[in-house]
Amino acid sequence: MTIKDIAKETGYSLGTVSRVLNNHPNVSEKARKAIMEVVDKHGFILNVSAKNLKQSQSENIIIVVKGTFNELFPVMVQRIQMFFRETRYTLITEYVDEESDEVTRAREVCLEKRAIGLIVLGGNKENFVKGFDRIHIPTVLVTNYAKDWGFDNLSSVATNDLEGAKKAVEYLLKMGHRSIALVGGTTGSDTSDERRIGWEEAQKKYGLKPEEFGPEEKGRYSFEAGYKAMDKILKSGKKITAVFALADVMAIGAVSAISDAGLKVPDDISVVGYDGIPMGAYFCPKLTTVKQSIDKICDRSCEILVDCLENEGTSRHEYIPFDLDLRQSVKEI
Amino acid sequence: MTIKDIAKETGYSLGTVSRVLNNHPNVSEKARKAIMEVVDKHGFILNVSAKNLKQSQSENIIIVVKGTFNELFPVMVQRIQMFFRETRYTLITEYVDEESDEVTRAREVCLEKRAIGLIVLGGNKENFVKGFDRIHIPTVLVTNYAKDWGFDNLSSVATNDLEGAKKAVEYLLKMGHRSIALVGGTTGSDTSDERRIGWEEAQKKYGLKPEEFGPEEKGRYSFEAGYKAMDKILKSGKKITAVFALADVMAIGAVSAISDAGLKVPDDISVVGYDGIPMGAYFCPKLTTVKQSIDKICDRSCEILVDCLENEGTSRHEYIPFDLDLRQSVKEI
DNA sequence: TTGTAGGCGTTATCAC
DNA sequence: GTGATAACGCCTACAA
Repeated sequence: MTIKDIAKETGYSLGTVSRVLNNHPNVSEKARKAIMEVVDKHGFILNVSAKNLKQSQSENIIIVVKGTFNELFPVMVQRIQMFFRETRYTLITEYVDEESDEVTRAREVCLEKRAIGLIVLGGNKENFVKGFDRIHIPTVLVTNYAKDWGFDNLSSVATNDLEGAKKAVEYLLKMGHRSIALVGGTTGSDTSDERRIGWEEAQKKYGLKPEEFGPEEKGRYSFEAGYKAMDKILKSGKKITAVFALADVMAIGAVSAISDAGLKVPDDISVVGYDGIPMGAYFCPKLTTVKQSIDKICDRSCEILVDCLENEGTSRHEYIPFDLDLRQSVKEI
Repeated sequence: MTIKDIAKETGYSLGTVSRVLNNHPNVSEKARKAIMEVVDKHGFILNVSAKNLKQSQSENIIIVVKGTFNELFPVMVQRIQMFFRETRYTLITEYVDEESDEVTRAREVCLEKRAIGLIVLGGNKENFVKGFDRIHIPTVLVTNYAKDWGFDNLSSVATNDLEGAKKAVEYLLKMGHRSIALVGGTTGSDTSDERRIGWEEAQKKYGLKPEEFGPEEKGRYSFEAGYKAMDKILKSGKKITAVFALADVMAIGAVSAISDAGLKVPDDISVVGYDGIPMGAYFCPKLTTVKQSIDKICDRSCEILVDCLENEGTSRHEYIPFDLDLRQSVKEI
């Protein structure tokens, strides 16, 4: 079943059928009705391949997800998919490893799928600076702030990670803590770098000197890494009263390690996380955390992309507000 | 850049270039080399639209996800995407609401995208029986067992939910519990029906009569619903010593409610979950649960689909083994 | 307002 | 082993 068949059946020509199907003007109401009737009757669907071929472009949007360990990403991908559900765009997801160059891969996939838009989850500046000048379609970087990276087809939507972390650590300081361990972060991740700086700045602001900062233990964002990092700190014998974890999943892992060591949260050690995953509110103790508005971040990202695609909107860079969610895992001392 | 350009530049004809690009026989090694060289030099990529148009079929595989509340699904979708990453197939994800007819929607999307394969996460029998006879491409239903549904283009991969639940509840009974509440389940979900039956059968096996079964409280698979359901049971005043939650997220919600009620797990109430989400191992107390092999379920599903697609494999129905993961949330009484 | 025809990039069927 | 050539289904000038 092709538009030719529809044409034959309605008595109209190919051109008219095509115009109707694409909502073009200059079609009589009568023709439109007659044609749509037959289209509906047969459940006819346009052949996208033929259309794309003719127009030499697709309606594909690529989502590149960097790193499969971040537990937030699957939910974000889902949210983005939901956003585009009723649109004419087709979303194609591509996962790249933590260590690979997401920009180079993104370019390949965009070329291959002849994409018209790109969304990147979890990219880092280095790769963008190196290779993004070869990507020319509207792009939104989610979870990073790319204002100063110098690309005018690149937008970004993120939480202000530095401020979020700073606020969290300031809260711990306000509650009397002066030995605040840092758990988490991988080299090459801008996000964790920012959060780490927030941790530093808060301590400085409260008059601590770098040598007085709490111990640090790196790790990727996972329960297991949080557990291990905390375990290491505990076994090091360094005295701490609080922990700032760069992700909720790490915070939960850390609490688990503290608990296994026979200590209690928040009585012996206070813990603050980052992200605001739903689970945190049901954890025991309920996790105090920096809550990112994941849904809003995703929605804004999509809105901006659509605007760039359809209204020739210019690229934008936005911070989405966060909340410090005070719950039960911090004690005043 | 089209194959025409490649032809011109190499001096060979369109046909030869096409043959090289598609690994067809009857091409001299010399021609193959010369052509590939130019292809690589320009980073030429075949126009999939043209190819699909000509062959009047795509290489699209649709994943239909039913219900956006199941926290397992995003991870499963990701796993499936990873499986197909380096293949020629393009995955397209479609989310449908809990209440809608996933089969009808699946059919629409398959038609629209001219898909050659279909994967359904979380469908239920009723809709399949009603509408699946209109879908003719190889399909794999994940998380349900569809052997007796009578479709020969439908495969399925699942955990034996009845047995899993039964084993979990038997364990509670073995530990001395005789009043075991059931938390969770939505009407119309085959999966939760099966798990519920397992709960019943185990109790029967231990000589309990239906009127002696613990209280039940329905709810969808979420932290919040688990919390609310547990809260309701607690407030009902019914005496229970254990809870079987139909999903780990509900179990965690339930523990949270128990904890908020001033009770302790497992000292006052024992809890068993279902699923084996990573989080369970880091929860306090560590959650005893029926661990499904999510990764294996996904991988087998993909393997079966590929086999049906490429080797004309026949449809199959498989149960993937589960494990009862004994941790800390159950006490012997 | 409607019809006609050319071409988008590829594959497949011939003939050579 | 290779080269022409005719589709595949659609869109879009352009003509009527």
